[in-house]
Amino acid sequence: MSQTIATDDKSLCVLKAASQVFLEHGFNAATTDMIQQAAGVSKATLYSRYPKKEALFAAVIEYQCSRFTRRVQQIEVTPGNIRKVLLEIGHTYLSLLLSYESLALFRVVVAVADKFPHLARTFYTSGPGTMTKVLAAHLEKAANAGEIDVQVIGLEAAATLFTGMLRGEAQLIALTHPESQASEAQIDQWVNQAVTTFLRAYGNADIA
Amino acid sequence: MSQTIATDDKSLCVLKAASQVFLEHGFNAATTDMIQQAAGVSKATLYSRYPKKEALFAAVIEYQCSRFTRRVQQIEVTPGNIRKVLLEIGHTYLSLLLSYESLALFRVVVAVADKFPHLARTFYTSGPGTMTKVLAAHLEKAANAGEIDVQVIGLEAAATLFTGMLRGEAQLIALTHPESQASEAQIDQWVNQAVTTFLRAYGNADIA
DNA sequence: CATAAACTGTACCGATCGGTTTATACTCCG
DNA sequence: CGGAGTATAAACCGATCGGTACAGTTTATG
Repeated sequence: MSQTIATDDKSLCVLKAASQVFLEHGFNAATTDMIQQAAGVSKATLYSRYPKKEALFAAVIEYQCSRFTRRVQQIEVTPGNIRKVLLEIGHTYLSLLLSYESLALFRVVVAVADKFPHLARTFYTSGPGTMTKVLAAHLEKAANAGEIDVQVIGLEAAATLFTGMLRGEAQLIALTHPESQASEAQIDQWVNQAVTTFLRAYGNADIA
Repeated sequence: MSQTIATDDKSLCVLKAASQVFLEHGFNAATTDMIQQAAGVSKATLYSRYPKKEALFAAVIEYQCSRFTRRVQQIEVTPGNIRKVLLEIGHTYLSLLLSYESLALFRVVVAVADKFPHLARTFYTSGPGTMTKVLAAHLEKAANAGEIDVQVIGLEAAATLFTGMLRGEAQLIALTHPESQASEAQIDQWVNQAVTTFLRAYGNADIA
C-alpha cells in the first residue's frame, strides 16, 4: 500500500511513463520494454520498484483514479441560480469526461474488470461515485433554496440521472469514434439538453 | 464481405465458438488454440475459413452486433399509455443491456476501438443507434396522441436522453462490478426513475 | 579515495502465440 | 476401385514477451 504511491523520483518517473503506455495500449498490449524505454530507465530499476507487471498496472490505475477524483472535487462553480450551476458543472464534467485520459482510463479499466475487479471498483468510486456526491451537494443547496424539488426520487438518484443524461450519448460516441474529437459546440448542446430536461422535471416553474 | 457471414456448417461452428472465446477473454488474450478447441475443429480448418485472427474477430463482432440489433428491433410492447410503454421498453432494453453477452461485447469493442475503428462504429449503430430509432418511433406515436410534448428538443434527442438515464448508472455498475448481477428489483427501480423523470419533463400533466 | 548501493545495457531463458507444414485418414464421385 | 478434395492431429517455426542474470558504471557517503 505504501509502495503503490511513488515516494521516489524514479518511481514517479516510471509511474508516469507506465501511465502513458498502459492508457494508450491497454494491459496486454503494453510491454515492459515500452514502459522502460518511455521512462528512460533500465529494466532492473523498473522491477526493483514494481515486482510484477500487474503491480505496476495496479499502481498506475490507482494513481490515475486519484488524479481523476481530485479533478472532479476541484470543480468550482460561480454562485448563481441552479440552471447556471448545472450548466457550468455539466460543461466542466463533460469536458473532463471526454478528455483523452478519461476515455483511455475508462477503456482500460473496463477491459480488464474481470481480471482486476478491485481496480474496477476503485474506478467507479473515484469517478462517477465522486461526481454523484459533488453534484448531490449542489442539488441539496438548490433544494433548500426552493429552486428544485427532488423529493420524489431523492438527491442521489437525481444526481445519477442527471449525470446519466449528460454522459449517455456523449461518452458512447467518444468511445466508439476514437478518431473524432467532440467539438465545444457539441458539448454545449449535450449539456443544454440535459439541464433543460432535468429542470423541466424537477425545477420550480418560475425557473424552467 | 461475403465470407464474413458464415455460409458453411463448420464456418458457423467456428464463428460461435470464437464468439464465446473472444467475448470472454478479449482480442489479445483469446488464442486461436482456444477457439479451435472450443469449435472442435482443427487449426487448418479454422484458417481455411478465416485467414487471420483479425478477420475472425471482425466476423465475430459483426455477427454479434447483428444479433444485438435484431433483439432490439424485436422489442414489442403491449399497447397502452406512454408510461406503460416506456416502462416496458425500458425494462426489456435494460435487461438486454445488462446481460452477459451485451456487457462482454461492449467491453471487447471499446477495448479495441483504436485498433478496429470500423467495428466500433458498427457497434454504435447496431446498439444505441437502433435503440434510439425504435424508441423515437414510439415517442412519435405518443406525441401524436398528445401524451407527451418533446418539441423543445426533438424526438431523437429525447430518445437518447431517456436511454442515457436508463443506461447511465446501471451499465456503469455492471461494467465495474463484474461479479455481481443486478437484481430484477434493481432494474425495475432504475427503469421507474428514468420513466418518472422523463414524463415529469415531457409528459402532459394529466399523465405524470 | 574507498566502499556500498543503485543504475545501466545487454544478453539470455522459458513460455506463449500466430500461423505453416506434414503426414495421415475420411468421403464423395465417376 | 481410384483419385481428388478436404478433414485432422501434431509437430514445428519465428517472433514476442515477462522476468532474470550479470558485468560494468555511476553516485552518495564518510
